[in-house]
Amino acid sequence: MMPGPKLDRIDLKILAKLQQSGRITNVELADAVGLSPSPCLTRAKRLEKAGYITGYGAYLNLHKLGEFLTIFTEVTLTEHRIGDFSRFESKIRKLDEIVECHLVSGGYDYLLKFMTRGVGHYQEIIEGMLEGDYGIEKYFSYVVIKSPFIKHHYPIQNLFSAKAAEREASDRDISELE
Amino acid sequence: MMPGPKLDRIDLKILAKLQQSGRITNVELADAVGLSPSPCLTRAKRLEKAGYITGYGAYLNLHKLGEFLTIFTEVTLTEHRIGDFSRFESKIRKLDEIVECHLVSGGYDYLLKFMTRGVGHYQEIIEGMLEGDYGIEKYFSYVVIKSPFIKHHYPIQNLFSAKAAEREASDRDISELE
DNA sequence: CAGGGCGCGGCATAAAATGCTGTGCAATCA
DNA sequence: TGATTGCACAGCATTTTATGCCGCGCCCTG
Repeated sequence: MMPGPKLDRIDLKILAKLQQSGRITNVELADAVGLSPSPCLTRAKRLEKAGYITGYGAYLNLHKLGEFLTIFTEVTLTEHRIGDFSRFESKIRKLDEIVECHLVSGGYDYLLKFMTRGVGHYQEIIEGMLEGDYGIEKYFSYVVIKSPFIKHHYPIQNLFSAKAAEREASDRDISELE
Repeated sequence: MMPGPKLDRIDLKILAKLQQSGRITNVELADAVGLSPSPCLTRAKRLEKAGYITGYGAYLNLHKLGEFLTIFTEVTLTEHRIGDFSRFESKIRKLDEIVECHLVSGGYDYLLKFMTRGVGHYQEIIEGMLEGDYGIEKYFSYVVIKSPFIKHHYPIQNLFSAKAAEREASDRDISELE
């Protein structure tokens, strides 16, 4: 999980490209980053093995599959001992409808993201959680009316510029990056 | 955006498989869903064209690329006329570091997800937003300490069972689904 | 029961993935 | 400063995959 220092500019371009075009052909990827297919594939495989790429996926338009309701839920635990957090986490991990779990600092403990078929479905899950031994003191739900955008591409180009600023002197052809 | 009624069980299996293995080979995909490669590819292409699949991407381990700080921000607008929402949305859409935007019902208006290099970086962006004409009355930030899990696979298998319940009578070989 | 349409599997061709080899550049050391 | 070593690249050959075409069987309809 250490920040790996072994990535050069080409590696970052590969990651950025794959992030937004996961099913791109290696030939096209090689062309996009300015390499021939062979070393490009070698690098991509190395990035996968080294854990920089954790997987690939298709983005689905869930609303075409049926009614979907996204809900964010703030959760406060009753107790805050070491085991209380891990117990809560391992329990909710098993619930398919909870697709994100974040431990936050602030007015509550966890922020959860639910993907459900509707409020009834959500209510069923919540009731199961309250009856189960999750250690929940209270919760608050925010129903998503609409999601104007969800970007699947994280801004790693901002890492470029950050790193670039650090080693500005030794590296002068930044401009080709983007 | 209408829920499309033209999907059979095989289509759903293709979607589910691609969702969790976006770079799978068509040959493997065909084998996984029980088709030969030709019709499998035809279906996959059709699902893409019909908009059920909106894209493909690689999932990156951002923490190996450098320090990243995720922050959820609750935003309340000063005014709530029709144009105020769209103006806010179009402005924040241009900020790379805001990767999700949700309009919610409840105590505030928007829930935003930031991916930043740190609190300083976040503060810069927030200050830019407050100085710009975004129409923000107030905001509250929740710094993510850790994210125990983020699932990239949405529970479309729950759609299976939902749909299955609806048309239980006319469709008896549900068991092969999973 | 006959006709028509749709979707399947199989086959052939084009494209891509993948492994191997030789070469050039750069850093290292004498 | 010049020789050596190592690394990463491009090019090529082979295997695998993608993709379009064709004929067959099933189901729906008349």
